[in-house]
Formats: sequence, C-alpha cells, structure tokens
Amino acid sequence: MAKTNYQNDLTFEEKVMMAIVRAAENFKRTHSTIFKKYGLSFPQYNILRVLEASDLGQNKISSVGRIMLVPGANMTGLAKRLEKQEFILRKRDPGDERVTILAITDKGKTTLKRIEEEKDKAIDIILKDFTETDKNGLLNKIKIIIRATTALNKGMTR
Amino acid sequence: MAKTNYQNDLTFEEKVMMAIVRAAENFKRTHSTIFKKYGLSFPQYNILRVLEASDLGQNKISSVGRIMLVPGANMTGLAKRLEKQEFILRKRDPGDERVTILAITDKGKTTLKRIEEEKDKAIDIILKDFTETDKNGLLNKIKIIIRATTALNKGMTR
DNA sequence: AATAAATAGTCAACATATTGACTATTTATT
DNA sequence: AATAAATAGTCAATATGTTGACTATTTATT
Repeated sequence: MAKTNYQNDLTFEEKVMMAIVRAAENFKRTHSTIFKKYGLSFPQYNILRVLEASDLGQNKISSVGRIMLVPGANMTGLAKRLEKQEFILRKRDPGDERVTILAITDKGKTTLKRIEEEKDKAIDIILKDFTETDKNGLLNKIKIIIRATTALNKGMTR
Repeated sequence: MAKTNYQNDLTFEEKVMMAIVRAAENFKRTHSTIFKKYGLSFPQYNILRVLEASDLGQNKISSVGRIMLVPGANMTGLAKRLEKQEFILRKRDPGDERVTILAITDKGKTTLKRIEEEKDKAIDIILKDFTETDKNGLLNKIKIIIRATTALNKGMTR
C-alpha cells in the first residue's frame, strides 16, 4: 500500500506521451550507435539524407533546417562539422549573397549507401511484430499528435 | 516526375519511426515552453517528478538516472543546477559514503503543483481526438517499440 | 535614391547528452 | 588483513539544442 513509484503517479495521458518520448530516445540511441561507426551523428545523418534527396544533391541551409525542424543557429555548427569531415561542401549562393548552400559530396553519398542496409535491418527488427495495418494505424495516430503539437508550439511562441 | 523530396525517399517503416521522433521532439518543445516559465527545463522537471514520487521525497542520484534513462555523468550537472536554484538538496548518504542523495525541497514541490494544471491541459489538447481505446492501442504499440529498442540497445553496447 | 523592414546566417552563452578517465568507497577474494 | 574487483559519482572534452544579439544582404516603402 505504501510503495509509490514514478509511473503510478503519471496520468494515463501523460504515460502515453512519455512513452512516445522514451521510444524516440531509444530509437535515436539505436541509430546513433550505427551511424557512429561511419563517423556520423543522428542529426548529421539526417542532413545528408535531406541533401541526397534534394535537387542536384544540394539545398539552402535554412531549407534543410526547416525540413528537419532544426533552428538555424543550430544548423551552422552541424554544417561546419560535416564540412570538416568532408561529407558536405558549403558555398555561397551567387544569386543571393545571404544564402549558404550545402551540397553532399561523393564521400557523403557513399557513406549513406554503406549505412543503408544496417539501418533498415534495425528498423525491421524494431517493427517486426507489426502488420501493415498496425503500422498504418500507428503512423496515423502519431501524425495527429504531430499536428496537435505543431499547432500548440506555434501558438506558444507567437 | 522530377521533383524529389525527403519524405518520398524514406521507406514506410522509416517514416513510422521518424514520425515518432518528430512527435516526441514537438511534445518536448511544448512542455519545455511551459516549464521554462517556472525556471525548469524538461529533464529538470522530470527529476523533480521522480523525487516527488519517491519515498520521503528523496532518492539516490543513480536511481533517478536509471528511472529516467539518463547516464550518471549527465545527472551530476543536472542535479547541481537544480540545487543552485533550490529545487532540490544534495546530500551524502551516511550509510554509504559513495552515494549522493537528492531530495526535493518545498520550493520544488510547490513549483510542481503550479505547473500541473497547465501541463495537463496541454496534454489533453494534444490527445483530444483520441478515444480511450485509441490511447490504449497507441500505448501498447509504443510499448512494443520501447521493448524492441531497449533490447537492441543492450545488444549493441555489450 | 534614401531609408526602413525583412530575410539569411553566424556567433556567444548556456543547458543538455555522451564517452572515457579518474577518485573514493565498499565488497569480494586470497 | 591485504589486495583486487565492483560500485557510485564527478570531471573534462566534445556534440547538440536553444535563445538572443549581431552583421550582411535583399526587398519594400517613402
């Protein structure tokens, strides 16, 4: 009767949200461990993915940040470290001197290819107990939460 | 036909996992905005919650870290900053001189109470479109992912 | 054209996260 | 009892995340 613990004092709704946070942190840890073997961190890997999927393998630093929900100030350091390791190039946009363009290098592309298989295997293990219907249902629910939190965050900073 | 974008190049399974990451980050941002008004960060708030729910409002720093999945080295700085703001006390365990005990202060307890209503309201807004069945189903799926990622992480560091 | 406002990015300061080295204390082994 | 091993915690170095101040450039307004 006496023994209390953290989980018991959370409301059910709070448990749901904290579970999502914990799942995300676990997953980031899983992937970070893989990426580190290739010299990349989780956000660095994601920048490369965005550039790889962009036209000509390049994009504005601000656009990459917008896609990843990473603030501009944070992108500067991330991009500099990626450049130092030669995964990307940084160059000025001739058409607008304010703009910094990021471009993935051959080394960056090669590294992504080498990571791909191991990363996909990990995701398959994580989701192995889910049917396609399960995954669709889960994704739809998560999307609702993303929309709600995005709206809340906009309202709070305005 | 030409226009590529980031989302299209993700596998479906990857989309599911990245959506969870994004939802978690959005949620942490929502709550951080609330907590900041009371002088607390997201992890600081969670430490207070763990202590509040612990016997006598106190616990070993390592136990708090274990519950929150925060490495010990990280706990040191978090606890020091919480102590500086007088939300907690840090004291040595007389029975084992290696151990650091964290204890929530009255200021800490009061602050948690003041945060509670606003925080619960935000969570209710985020989950307002979900039935109880929806939330149960979601939580169960997320728990499966937590178990799978926990097992993977253990296997990778061993 | 000159000025004001908006946009893009960087930098500095600080909090948080992770790893590995290190100290101190306790427990186990010989 | 002396030594070895395990445990608890801190510290230093580095990366990441966030805010606010700042510079440079471009666009809008007068």
